[in-house]
Amino acid sequence: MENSFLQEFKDRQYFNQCTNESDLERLMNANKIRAYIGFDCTANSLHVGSLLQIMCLRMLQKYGHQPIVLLGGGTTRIGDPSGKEETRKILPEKEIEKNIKNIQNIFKIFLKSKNNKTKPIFVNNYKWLGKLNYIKFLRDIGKHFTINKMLSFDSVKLRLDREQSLSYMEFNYMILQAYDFLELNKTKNCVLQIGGSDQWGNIVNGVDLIKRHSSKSSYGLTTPLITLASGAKMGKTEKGAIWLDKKLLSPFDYWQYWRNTDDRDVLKFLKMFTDLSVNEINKIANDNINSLKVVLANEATKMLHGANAAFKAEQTAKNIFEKGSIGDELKTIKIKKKLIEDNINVIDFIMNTNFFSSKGEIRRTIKNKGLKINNETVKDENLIISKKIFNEKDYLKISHGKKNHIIVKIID
RNA sequence: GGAGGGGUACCAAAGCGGUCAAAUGGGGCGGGCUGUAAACCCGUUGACUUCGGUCUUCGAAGGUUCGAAUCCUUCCCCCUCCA
Repeated sequence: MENSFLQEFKDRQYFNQCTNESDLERLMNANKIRAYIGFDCTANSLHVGSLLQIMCLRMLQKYGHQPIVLLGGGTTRIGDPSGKEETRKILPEKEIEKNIKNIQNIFKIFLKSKNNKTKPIFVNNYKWLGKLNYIKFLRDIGKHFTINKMLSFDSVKLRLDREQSLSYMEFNYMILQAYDFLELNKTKNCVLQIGGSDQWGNIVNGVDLIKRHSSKSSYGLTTPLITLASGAKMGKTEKGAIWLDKKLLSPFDYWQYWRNTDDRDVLKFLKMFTDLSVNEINKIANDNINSLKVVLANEATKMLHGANAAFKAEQTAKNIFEKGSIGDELKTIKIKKKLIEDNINVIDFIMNTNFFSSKGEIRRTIKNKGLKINNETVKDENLIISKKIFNEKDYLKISHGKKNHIIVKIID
């Protein structure tokens, strides 16, 4: 079994770089520490792209360390240029505050809060960044940064090399993030910052600043950027981001996302995104790939939406893909009885369900044999929908391709 | 501030007075093969339609013309070079 944080961190392929691995290893074995990860609050929720970071926080708890979750109310007002080709839109302050509240709820699902020694500490850097005094800041903090060095960081260099503009505001981002680390080091005794590999520069700056300003040691640790076997970045699909919020993405769709993982990514994701131990995973590594995908989907969904939701999602998937019947986790649309009594045409009927965005799209789908009603391919776009097609419970299933289904229910 | 180049559909990129709802590639969607995978092959990709057409779209607003993505004017934005 894994016996140290860093060992498991590596076993699960979370490890990318560390500022001083041996010292950090020693420190974390001897003491319980506090470590932080900063999250951007530009969206109303987090998506799968942040999941690895969340898993890191969970692992800190597992080894008795205490995670600090920094919700960047201050830095989000600036916009991190790392890994971005263009200046981001700056959000209105009210929206940022709203985002922070929503995002905080996600952490409350993933992180345990019973144990006082390991429960997450939430901080918002606007609290200290918002009241900085410019002159004082330049004198205390700014003197530790040289422009020469700042220009050498990738986040800056890439922009300059490509001759894309980088505003002075964004240029300051790295100093602010370094200052965050210093602040947390001073007030919360936080000695480690974890982040994605694109944060390396920002993290190193923080470690340096703490050294220069307070003559104390601190550490930085980064995780690799996860790219899918297909080459795409994780977390966003064509249909939209894989949100960690059931209001934005249903547990069934979340389950499906994992179930549809590329073969080549399955073992990696089991290690990264489930609570199964590395040993357990190695034992089942040669099992049928599709059953592994189900394990992955179940474990991942359980963690976010609970065991019951994971179970239901699996049942629904079985019903749809193996039995071809209706699953109760499918999205249900209610439709007025009157509509059916008027001998409505398929196309108009489906338009009423908002399942498609235009009649042309429905026609095209019919033409391409992609539309099914109760598992029967619709061949004629003039088909009339009548009550007979509904089952005894007044349900009807509409399918768009193999993976998109909705239930239509008649109401009075 | 001066001199050039450019803004075309989800993205990239052709078109440069009518045959342009706009080539091509990527992406998306659907079908086939399979395993709810990948790869591959095929179809499709503005809206509405009584399937004859009609309407909206090529940075924005005006104008010329029977007719404009294409020509002219003004404005906005981006890029390159110079100061």
